[in-house]
Amino acid sequence: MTSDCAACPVRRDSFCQTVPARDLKAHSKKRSFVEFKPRQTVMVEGEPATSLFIVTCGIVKLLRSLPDGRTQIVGFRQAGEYFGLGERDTYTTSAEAISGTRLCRFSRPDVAAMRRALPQLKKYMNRESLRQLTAAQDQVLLLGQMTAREKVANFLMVYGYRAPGDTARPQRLAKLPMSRSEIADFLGLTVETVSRMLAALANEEIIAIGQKTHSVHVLNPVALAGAARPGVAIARHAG
Amino acid sequence: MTSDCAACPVRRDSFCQTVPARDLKAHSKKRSFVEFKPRQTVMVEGEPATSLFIVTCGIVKLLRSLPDGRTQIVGFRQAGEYFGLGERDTYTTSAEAISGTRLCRFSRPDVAAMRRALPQLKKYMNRESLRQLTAAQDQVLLLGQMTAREKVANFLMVYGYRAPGDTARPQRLAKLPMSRSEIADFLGLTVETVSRMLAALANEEIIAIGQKTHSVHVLNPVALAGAARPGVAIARHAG
DNA sequence: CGACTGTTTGATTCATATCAACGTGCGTGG
DNA sequence: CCACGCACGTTGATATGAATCAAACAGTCG
Repeated sequence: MTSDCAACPVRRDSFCQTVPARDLKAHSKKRSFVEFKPRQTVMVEGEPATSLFIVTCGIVKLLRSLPDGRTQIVGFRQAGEYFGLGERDTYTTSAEAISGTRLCRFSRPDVAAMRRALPQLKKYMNRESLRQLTAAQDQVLLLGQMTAREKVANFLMVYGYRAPGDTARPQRLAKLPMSRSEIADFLGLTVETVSRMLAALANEEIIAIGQKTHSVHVLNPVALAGAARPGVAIARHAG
Repeated sequence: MTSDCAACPVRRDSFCQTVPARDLKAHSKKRSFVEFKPRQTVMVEGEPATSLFIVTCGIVKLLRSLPDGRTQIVGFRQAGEYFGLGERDTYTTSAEAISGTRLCRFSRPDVAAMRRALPQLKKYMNRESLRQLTAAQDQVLLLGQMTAREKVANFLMVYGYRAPGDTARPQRLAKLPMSRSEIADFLGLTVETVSRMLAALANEEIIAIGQKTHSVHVLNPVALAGAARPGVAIARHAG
C-alpha cells in the first residue's frame, strides 16, 4: 500500500515505465491505491471521468450496457494495463472487478500534467489508444462475422495460450480467470452456447477442460487454430 | 487538383484546420491528390502503411476480411475525415471507395514531421483516435447484443437523419450512399435481412423508402428511436 | 451437511441465414 | 430510341445455428 512506486511489480509493464527513476517519489504521491473484491464496480459508464486506473493485480472487465440489461464486455484489463481514459469527460464504459483486484488511481488533472511533463508518457498512451482501436476492430470482425465455434476457439487462442513457464510440452495451459457468462458477454453468445462449444472442442480432443473449469489444456494447438479458422487471431486485451 | 489548400472545401473540417494559414503553402506541397472510382481499392490490410488519406469528397469504407471471404466493414469515412493511421507499420484495415472519391494523400514521414511541428495537430489526432475507439465500442455493442431490427434502426439513426437544410418538416431525409450489401457488412447481417427490416419499418410507416432506394424518409422519428430501442445510438463514423 | 452459484446437458423454439425467384433501374449497344 | 443484359433490391420458402426453457450436476462457503 504505502510502498514506493520504485518497488511496484508492474512498473516496467505499465505506463509508469516512462517515469524517470528520480521522479518516482513525486509520482508515488500522486497515486492512491484502491482495492476491489470480485463483482465490485470500479466505474460506471456515463459518470464523470475523474480517474485513470492501472491494474496492479487481478483482472477487470470493461463493459457497455443497454437500458434493458443486455451487456457487452468490450475488453479486459490485466496487471500493468490502464483504463478510464476516453475522449469525453464521462466514462465511455463501466468497469467491474473479475477477481480480487488492486488498482492504482490517478486523478485526471494529474494525468494531464504528467502527459505534459513526460513526452514519453504521452507517446506511450497514444500508441496504446491505437492498439486498443485495432483490438476493438478485431472484436468487431469476430462479433460480426464469426460462428460461435470460431468465436470460442479464437477466445482460447487469445486469452489462453500462455505456456506455464516451460514451452517444451505439447499441451499448453490456458488460464481463464473469467466466468463462462463473462466469456459469453464478450463473445456475444449465451453461457450455454459457450459451454457447448467448449464441450465440443473437448470431445474432439482439441482441448481438455480442467476440473476447476477455469483452466483449459490445449491438446492440439494446430486443430485449435483451425477451429479459429479465419486464422486471424484477435489481438490480446481487446477493447 | 493544383488548387491550394487555402481553397480546400474541407480544410476547416479536417485535421488541416490545425495548420496555420501562413504554412498552407508548404502544406500544399506535401500532399498529393488521388481519385478513386466506386469499388476501387485505396489500401489493403496488411500492406505497408505508407500513406494517410483525407477524404475531400465521396465516401470510403474501411474493412477487415477473413481468408474465406467474409468481410466486415469497421467504419465509413466522409469528407474531412482521415484514415490510414494505425499502431503498426502495416494497414490494419483495407479501404475501398463507395462513391467516386477524391482523397488527399500524405506520406507517413510527412505526417510524423507535421505532428512534431504542430502540437495542435497531434492533439487533434489523439482526440480522433479516442473518438474512433468509442465508435468502435459502439459497434461492438451493436454487433454483440442487438437484434437485426435494432441494428437497422440504429444505422438509420446514425447515418441518416440529416435534415436537408430545413428542419421544420416532420419527416427528415436519410441519405444512404452505401448499398444494401454494404449496410449488411457493417451490421453483421445479410442483404436479405437488411432489406426485410427496412421493409418492416416501412410497413409500420416509421420510414418510407424512396424509389432511388438510397434515400429514406424518416416519417416517425420517435418510433424509429424506439425501434433502435436501447436508445443508445452508435456514434457517427464508427470505426 | 445443506444452500448456493456456476456449469453442463438436453429439448424445443425462434431469429436470421440460405436458397431461389422475381422485379427494377440503368447503362450499353444495336 | 429501344431492347437487352446486368447489378442491385425485394420477396418468398425453407433450413439451421444459436437462444431459450428446463433440469441435473458439481464445487464452494457457511
